[in-house]
Amino acid sequence: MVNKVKFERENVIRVASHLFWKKGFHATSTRDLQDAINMRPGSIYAAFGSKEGLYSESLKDYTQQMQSQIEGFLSTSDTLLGGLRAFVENVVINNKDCSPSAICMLVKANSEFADKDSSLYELSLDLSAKFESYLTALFTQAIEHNELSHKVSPLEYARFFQVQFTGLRGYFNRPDVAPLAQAMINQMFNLMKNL
Amino acid sequence: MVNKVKFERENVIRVASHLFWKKGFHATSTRDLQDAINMRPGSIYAAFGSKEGLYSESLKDYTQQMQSQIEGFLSTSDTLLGGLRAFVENVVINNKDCSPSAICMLVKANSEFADKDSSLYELSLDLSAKFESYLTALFTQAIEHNELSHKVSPLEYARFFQVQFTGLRGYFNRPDVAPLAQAMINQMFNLMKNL
DNA sequence: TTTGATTTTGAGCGATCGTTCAAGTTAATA
DNA sequence: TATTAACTTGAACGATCGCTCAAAATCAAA
Repeated sequence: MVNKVKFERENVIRVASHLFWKKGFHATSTRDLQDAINMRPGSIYAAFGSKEGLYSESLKDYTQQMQSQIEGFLSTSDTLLGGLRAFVENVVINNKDCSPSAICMLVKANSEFADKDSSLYELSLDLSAKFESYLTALFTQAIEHNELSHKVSPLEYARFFQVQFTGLRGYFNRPDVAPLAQAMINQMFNLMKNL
Repeated sequence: MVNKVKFERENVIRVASHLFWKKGFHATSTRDLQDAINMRPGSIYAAFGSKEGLYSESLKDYTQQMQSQIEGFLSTSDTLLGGLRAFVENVVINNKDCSPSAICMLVKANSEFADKDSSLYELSLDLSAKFESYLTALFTQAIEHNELSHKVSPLEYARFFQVQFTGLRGYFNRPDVAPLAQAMINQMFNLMKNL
């Protein structure tokens, strides 16, 4: 049963990812991880090599999950912008309970690993760059479909999206401002259409 | 010499603040702090009570410093918006060398303390709210001086500023995109004027 | 110069950290 | 059923953590 092993590995990574996302790398102990994923140290180290190794797999899985989520919203939406908007609304507004943090795990990772030579810092840069490429491809399509102006490049849209999205998620990590979320998402997409 | 004691205390807090800002709370050990501020454990604990106590003082000092910086730019600028812009440019563009991180220490704090009952999490919320009030007061003046439209409330401008500023700082924590900073700051202020 | 209050020192405490590995368990093959 | 290779277990290692406190150093007042 090759698939069964893979499934359980992915499941373990997903649980670890949520814990790392919530608490951060340094505040998550290997004992925390043992309890969360129900594995003993020997098994964890046989499977992932180190705490860093497990975090690395977790961060990769996080970005993949995020892209899968976007794909899901795109497939049930008439327009690319509608799908993107549904994704943003889901992350910022609806996900309060099941999501460990409003803040993107990539942003957390990028801010947590101050040492620029750290391999986890470099991983966070690499995954961020790849996500920007993914967004750029999406906006290329959106422009081709005349959902957005030809006068702004796909990359500029991608950068704008990232800045707005990161800013909003940071702002709505504060619990008290939640009622404002929808209005500010509307503002974000209105601004993007009129860039 | 009452003042001398106070000066050294503030100096110590400033150094600690830079270390905490760079590495985060959990990744900064008390040994790191001892070396950085040149104090032995007994003195540190006599002065600040705990690692949390020193962090708390550091975070308060950080926000105060940020507001002082804004005041400085405002005092050498003809307009409020010009002062704010100079401040943003300084943080995002010029501060690469002397600043421990592009990302705001308040945002880092807010994202690092996942436990909502943590006193440091609550402190980060409290200081963020106070900074928003400070910005709101600034934008109230800017509207009165006809630098911005009366049709948008000062609080809305403050929120917009915070989201943009946080988003930009997160984006420019990546080293490779630095050349784009000025253009994106221009965009931010153009968008704000046309809200 | 002596006194006494205050501050500084750093060895070292118990707890917890990331990690290892010998021993035990499991499951497929012969 | 016996064999064997792969996986799991958890006690325990050395390092480091946040922090304490008795002893030494400091300095203003007497």
